[in-house]
Amino acid sequence: MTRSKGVIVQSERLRDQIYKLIRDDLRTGALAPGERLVEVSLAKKLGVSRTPVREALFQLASDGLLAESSRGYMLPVHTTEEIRDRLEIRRLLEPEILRRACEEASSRQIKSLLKALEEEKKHIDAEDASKFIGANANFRLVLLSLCKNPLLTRCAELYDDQFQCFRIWGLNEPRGRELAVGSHEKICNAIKDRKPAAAVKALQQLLDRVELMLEQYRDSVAS
Amino acid sequence: MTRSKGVIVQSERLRDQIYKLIRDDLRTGALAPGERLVEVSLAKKLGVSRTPVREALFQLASDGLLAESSRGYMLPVHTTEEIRDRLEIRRLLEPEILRRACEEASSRQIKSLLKALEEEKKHIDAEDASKFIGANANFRLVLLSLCKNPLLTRCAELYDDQFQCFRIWGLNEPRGRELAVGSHEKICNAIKDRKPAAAVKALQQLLDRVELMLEQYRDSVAS
DNA sequence: CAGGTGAGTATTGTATACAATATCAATCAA
DNA sequence: TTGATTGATATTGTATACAATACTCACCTG
Repeated sequence: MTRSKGVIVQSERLRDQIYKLIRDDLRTGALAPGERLVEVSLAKKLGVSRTPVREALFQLASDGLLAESSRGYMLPVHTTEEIRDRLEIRRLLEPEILRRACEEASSRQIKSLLKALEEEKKHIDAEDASKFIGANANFRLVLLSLCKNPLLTRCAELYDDQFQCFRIWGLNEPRGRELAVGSHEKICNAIKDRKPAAAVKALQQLLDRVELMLEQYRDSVAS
Repeated sequence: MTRSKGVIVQSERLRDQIYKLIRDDLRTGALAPGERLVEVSLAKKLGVSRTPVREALFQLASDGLLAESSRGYMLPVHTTEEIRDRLEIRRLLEPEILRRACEEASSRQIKSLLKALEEEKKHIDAEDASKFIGANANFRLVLLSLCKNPLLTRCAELYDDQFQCFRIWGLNEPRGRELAVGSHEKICNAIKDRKPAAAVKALQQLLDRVELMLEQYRDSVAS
């Protein structure tokens, strides 16, 4: 049992490591929408057997992060309707997280949120889009973890990640990045000042703008 | 490959069938909180190999419906805090489903909702608690499916089912059943009359009452 | 040239074998 | 009697083998 890289160790269950690995790749845009994920290829690349790979893929699919094709899994390419459904769930969950964040976030957590925002700003003009996308993913991760209901955090992360195929499309354009960073800035400030109403308002404006972009997305996918 | 009963067929993927089978058992209370689920035993009982059983259990666990112990899976026995977390998520999702149900539900769907309610009423005094619990599970399933966002339905079902260990405790007492049926009746009527505000109010009252019962639950678990 | 047909191939679904490890019980010493 | 130690056992984690199936593409026929 030879392992190619140091990424895979034996101490943790292989399937969990592989799950995290792939999910991270999804978040940072290392995998492109529409791409196929094949058990054997992945197993070979990671130097493990099919079994743990299979289980990791299976979990990702049941999390809604991979689409099941007639033959294996692929990165989903959602329709506008599917994205709208996800957006609706985000509208239910994320405002509550922000409200609670304003109450519950420690100053240490807020500091790391601001740091994540800075990191995002730093890469806003990077010619390598994946840099920004990675920083953006990290910011959202920190943001959603600010409430003390771990279940709510996990749930919101899920639907946030299910957004990825649309997000990658949106963040490729400078306009999309500016929208993201601008909104994140407002949200950060509101949380820093412990102003739940302001935070929620900024979030809702962001989601409204995102929803408007769906029309353009529809056209671009149709082509 | 001999199969014991006619429950398992070959046309559908075994793991999916097993998943549904166990999830149904969870919903109807056929499995008791704290009970262990062992791969080999299940596999033997169903007449299949460990692999599909394993994958089904794995998915149930990642859905939060089974707890992972140091050695396999078991039915979760949640603490009051964990239940409160789940309740909070239900408070975010389910009101929206009811609102949308008032707009979107077809008269056919409403009819089947009323039928599910009647079924629940019928078993309210059954000495066999599982009859009522089954009818109750069915009612909730129908109710949550009344909105046209399938993702939202699925998500709500999940957190609703994660409630099971507390629900079974609550529905054993006549008081709990009366609360459930009474609330369901109000909700049904509101939906029938297309009155979203009334439906949401009835639901919130139910959830408030449930939250109050948590204290008693804590004591009963502690003993 | 269009369209169907079939063999070959790629890929998943299930079964089983083997390895690793946590749990349990019995034994022994203090 | 109690606590630690250790061996047996139960159970999962991973690897691999085999079966089933859907896809590809070349070939043949009209």
